[in-house]
Amino acid sequence: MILPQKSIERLSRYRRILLNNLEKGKEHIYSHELASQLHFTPVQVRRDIMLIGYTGTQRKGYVIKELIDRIGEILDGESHTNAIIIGMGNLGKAITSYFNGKRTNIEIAAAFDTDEQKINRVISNVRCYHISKIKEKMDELDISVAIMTLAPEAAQEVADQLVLNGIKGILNFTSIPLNIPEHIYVEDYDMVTSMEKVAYFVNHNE
Amino acid sequence: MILPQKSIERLSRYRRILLNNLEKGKEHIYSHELASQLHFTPVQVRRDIMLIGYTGTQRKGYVIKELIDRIGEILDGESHTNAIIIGMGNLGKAITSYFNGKRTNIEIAAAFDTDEQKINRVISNVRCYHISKIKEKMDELDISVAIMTLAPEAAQEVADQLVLNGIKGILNFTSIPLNIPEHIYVEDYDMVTSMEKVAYFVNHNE
DNA sequence: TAAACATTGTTAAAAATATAACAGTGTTGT
DNA sequence: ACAACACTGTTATATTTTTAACAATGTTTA
Repeated sequence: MILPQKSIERLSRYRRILLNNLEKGKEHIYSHELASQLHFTPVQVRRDIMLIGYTGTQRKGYVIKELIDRIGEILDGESHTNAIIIGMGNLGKAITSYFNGKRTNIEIAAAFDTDEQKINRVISNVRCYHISKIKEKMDELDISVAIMTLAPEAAQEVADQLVLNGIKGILNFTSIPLNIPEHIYVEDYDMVTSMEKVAYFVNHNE
Repeated sequence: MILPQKSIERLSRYRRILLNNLEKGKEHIYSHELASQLHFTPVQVRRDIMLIGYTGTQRKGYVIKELIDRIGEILDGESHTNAIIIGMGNLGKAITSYFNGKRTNIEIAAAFDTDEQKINRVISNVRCYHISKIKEKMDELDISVAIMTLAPEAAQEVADQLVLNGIKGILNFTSIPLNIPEHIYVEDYDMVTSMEKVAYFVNHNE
């Protein structure tokens, strides 16, 4: 099934909200409830849910439990994804601890750094190795995704290694864009850009 | 001037790359160079630059210095934006240190936390106050944007306070969506969603 | 100097995404 | 039982965003 990128993103958001509501003991949810909690529109919600072939019950909305499962089938598929995080500074730590406890089928299986202080320590439940161990660990742990949270100076060099060892996807928090072959999926996130965007729209609305 | 949201984001990225190239002593840059460094297309670059009314020199590309200035006029306008960061955990620290040294017209002017250990300390060049001081500091420092990097449990409560004190924009890294009046610009970023997206496309391409 | 070239700038077309409109349908209330 | 209702599901339309096509033009080269 081919789903729009944007729908994929929203599905992930839906799931989080749904889990949240489930915890609170809620069993059903209307499209407009989901929408308002996420600042989407109800139509958009219904459309996305249509696209994944789930159908709710009339007048009662969607069965939260079922919808979570259906989203899981789409987003997670069969596969459990093993990731590594490269650079265990503040951002690296933030992300790993962020993932702990979140019920996803993605696991951060190892971390890498160059700081001797961190090597072989377990930080946020993830063991940290020296960056020279990347190849070894990637093979051992069947890693497909890397999260780059290291200093920009070293980023390209590490990226090259990852590519060499068969990485399939990269989530890049480094401020510089990486030079990576086409067939590898790269998602860049740049905090400064987010910030500048907020500032722009704040200063341009009246 | 009304610019597409997407163009705004890209302009921010261009500027970063341009600064980068300027540092290296480069004076001119072609649309295709900019594009390849960012994984955009040359046409897109040219179109964005057209939209902001800058025009390059034929056969030599764009004058980096001039283009940076023009982007600055668009993105920054007159205004210097003062921001606060709420929650000085790993993510809060990562973001503040990320901003230091980046030449933007956005300044993180204060941080807030509840941890007594952090109160009144200067972390990444930003002084940290107890969260009860928000109102006081917002007035004093003329704050328009808040970055939320605190635990989700407390997020809504703090958000309400920010709204009450006239915040204009929020960059929300909390995993829960905030209930905020329409007229305030909110940008949500969710790391788990980014991660799930990468995993999805990694597991679905062949 | 003139032809070939490489690049920008711009308009037009295509693709992706979001919104609207409304039909279908179980549920509730009378 | 039947009418009014409040939802979902889906098709159609509109908007936004990207991509393509190509005209315009200064630069280089022969």
